[in-house]
Amino acid sequence: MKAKLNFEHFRPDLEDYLPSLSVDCVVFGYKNEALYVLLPRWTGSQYWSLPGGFIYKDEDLDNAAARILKDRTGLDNLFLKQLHTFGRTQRRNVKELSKYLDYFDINTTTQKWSRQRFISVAYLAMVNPDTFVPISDSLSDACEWLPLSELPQLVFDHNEIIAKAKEYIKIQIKYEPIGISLLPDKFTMKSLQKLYEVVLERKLDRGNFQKKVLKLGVLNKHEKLITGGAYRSPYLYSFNKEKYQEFLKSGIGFLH
Amino acid sequence: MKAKLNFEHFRPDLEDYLPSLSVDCVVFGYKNEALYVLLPRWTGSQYWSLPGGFIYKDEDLDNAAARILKDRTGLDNLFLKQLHTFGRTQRRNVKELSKYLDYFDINTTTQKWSRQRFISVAYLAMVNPDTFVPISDSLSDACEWLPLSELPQLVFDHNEIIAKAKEYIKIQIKYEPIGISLLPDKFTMKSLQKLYEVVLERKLDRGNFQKKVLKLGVLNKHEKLITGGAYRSPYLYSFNKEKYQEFLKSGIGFLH
DNA sequence: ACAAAAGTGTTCTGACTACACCCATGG
DNA sequence: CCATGGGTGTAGTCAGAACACTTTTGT
Repeated sequence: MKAKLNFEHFRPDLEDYLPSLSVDCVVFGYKNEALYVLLPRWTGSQYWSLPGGFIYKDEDLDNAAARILKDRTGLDNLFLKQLHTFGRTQRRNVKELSKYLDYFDINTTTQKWSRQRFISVAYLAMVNPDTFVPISDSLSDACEWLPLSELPQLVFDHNEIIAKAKEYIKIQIKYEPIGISLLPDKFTMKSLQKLYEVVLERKLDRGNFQKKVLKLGVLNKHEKLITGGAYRSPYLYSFNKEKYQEFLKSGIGFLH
Repeated sequence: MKAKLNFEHFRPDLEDYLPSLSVDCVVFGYKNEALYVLLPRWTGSQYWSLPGGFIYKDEDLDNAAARILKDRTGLDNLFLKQLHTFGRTQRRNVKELSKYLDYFDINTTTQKWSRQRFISVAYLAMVNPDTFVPISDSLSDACEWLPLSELPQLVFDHNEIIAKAKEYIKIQIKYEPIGISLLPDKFTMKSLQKLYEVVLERKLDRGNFQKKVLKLGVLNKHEKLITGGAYRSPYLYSFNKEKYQEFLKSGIGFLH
């Protein structure tokens, strides 16, 4: 007797979905001075994948991405940015898919659906991992933050998708203080700098970074943090949402 | 008796295509000191649209874009860049589509196919309009360069797609001398500057522009152009492909 | 000679870099 | 009072902006 996998739990009817089309979400988190990616693991396997899903026939693409992310990880209300659409014919490795599907008691309709060729629209989101607990759905028996720098081999072309996302934020961080989503509400200047160093993959000058960021005028200064360390305690900062929006609209970059 | 429209000419069998998915191409051209967009007009109508088409089930997405562009406009060997995927449920105006389809003698299969909801992957290309003659296919009775600044209302969300493309090159031109595809092989510094002014929608200082571009070291200097004008004749320049590639790889921008 | 446009030079400003210096805190 | 790290100042450098000056060429 094969294992049971409840494909239908979040798929009331495969007929309700657009065929050949899927959505995959890259969610970056920042903790322990490193970037992490939120990844579900296929139930009963060692296959990690991006949280993905399908688009309802009467559903806007952007909404589908938000719904899928919520269904599969519990994450809600994130700012999702469309990244790229991946459409190589061979982007899905059918062998590993077969190996996986054969392991379960899945009806032929679902089998056929799963073996389709899919073109996948990738979305990107960023979140502070401390603000929520990842929830795995019926398709995954785990949903975890894996470190970007030492990812395992993921299914299909998902490593490629993540590489694209990494490249994207490396450029984007120069135009918007990405920390607004990745860091806690209040943070020290050092932690913001460290985030930039991790994303840009290079060291930044401490003094210059501080001055440059403060001159943008998008930060609020708060009380000092008591660290208990044998040194001057740092101030805490938070993003001023209004000023931040103005800055974004201006289109001016920083850190060229 | 309804008019005949040969939908099947470039669609050997609708079954060979992925359903619900389409590709639309934005092709920019530069002439008369302005940007133009290459647009076919639906046969027997006043509906202008982007050159678009469908994806074969066994065809890579990027290849589909290139094939579609060639089939529909005759343009070949262009560098196509994926831009964005448009997926609003209401992005296609069904009313105008019906009005159009009813005009022709189209079988019900094709009718049904055409009325599907489509998610469209948009691609972008740039070309010098003097280097080729647009060819209209069986679906269009014209294929013309229309000026970007005074486009008519196009079908579906095609104006929106073009707006996105315009925005994209406005940013991109700061990182790569886009002129390499839009201008003739040999061009004057003034014409290159004009191109930049048109794309960026602002005036640039003549002296500074010249110095900055030359300092990049991606141009070859040629003989002088004899204009017959009552003034000093300008030099002609061309892009040095090798140096240009190096510059692109460096990731350094210019004109911030 | 003059007009028009190409080509080049000069100055000023402002941003970024590198590094130094002082301040606060706890051991 | 010293080690540690936060916060700020300063000098040098470089790139861009504004604009002036010179050169070429046909009328």
